[in-house]
Amino acid sequence: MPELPEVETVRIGLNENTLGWQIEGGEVLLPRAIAYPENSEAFLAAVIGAEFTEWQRRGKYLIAQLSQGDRLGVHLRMTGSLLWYDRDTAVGKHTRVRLFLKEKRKGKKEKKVGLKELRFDDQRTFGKVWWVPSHQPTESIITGLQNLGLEPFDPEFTSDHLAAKFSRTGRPIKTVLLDQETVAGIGNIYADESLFLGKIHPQKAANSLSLEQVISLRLGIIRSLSDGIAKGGTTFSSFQNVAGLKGNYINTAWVFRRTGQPCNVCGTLISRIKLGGRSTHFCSQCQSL
DNA sequence: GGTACTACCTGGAGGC
DNA sequence: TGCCTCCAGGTAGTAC
Repeated sequence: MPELPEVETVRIGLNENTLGWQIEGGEVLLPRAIAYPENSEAFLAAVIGAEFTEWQRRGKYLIAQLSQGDRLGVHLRMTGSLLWYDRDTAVGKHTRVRLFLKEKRKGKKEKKVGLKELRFDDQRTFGKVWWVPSHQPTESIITGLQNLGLEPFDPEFTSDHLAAKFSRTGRPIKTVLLDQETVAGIGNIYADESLFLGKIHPQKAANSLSLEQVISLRLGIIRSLSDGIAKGGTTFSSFQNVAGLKGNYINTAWVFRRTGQPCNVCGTLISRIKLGGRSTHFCSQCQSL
């Protein structure tokens, strides 16, 4: 379940590995993984010849800047991975898109010095890949970017900003945190962890939070996401970084998937409820309603 | 406009 | 062992 820390971990790995590599071919094994253009052939025709110059992240979206001014967008959704392989690595059962790369070195003559492959694997096939032509804004193609909220590490992501967002809705705070228009990048794992760190019950109405609670929640969001990044993300079933390594955050999670286990702070058994159709984990003692 | 619900999808777990 | 059902969850679309 890649959320902001997992996507950021992937972004770092992609910037370490793919820059300066040129796409010389590819293969789309699952056409519906390509969100734009509409068919796989057009997608491959568009990206072949391009070179990766930088990978950026916006919320849970990865966006590659390509040498010709185009962009390549990727959303891993639930089970997607971008993996950096040697070209001769056997194709996996869940491989959806392959991009064949050659390394270019600058000099009098560019010469081929390596053959690698950037592979998009996705077990549940919810992930998407976009190609964005240079003359179009990224948001016009990747429409999910249009209404994204602030990044949690943005200087403008203040308690006042959050309080203003929360004041507009009486929905449960957990549901509001999962809404990408509130904060970009939070998913089910870090919503539960942030609420625990902020000592706020997930069912509490967003517009009923005091300013003190908003301040506490903001710090909880930043802390949980920072810890997640520091530990290379969370792994339950499928997340792995570009090198195929799993994250370690779950080993230190406060509440997520710890139903029935004692709270690390007070010893109360961790509870689990359904909220907005999602599993929600919390400590009934530490988190006040 | 705000909110709640559903579909999408696959593999693992559990029950029989 | 094999079959069936349920569950997991990010996002877009739909209904109210």
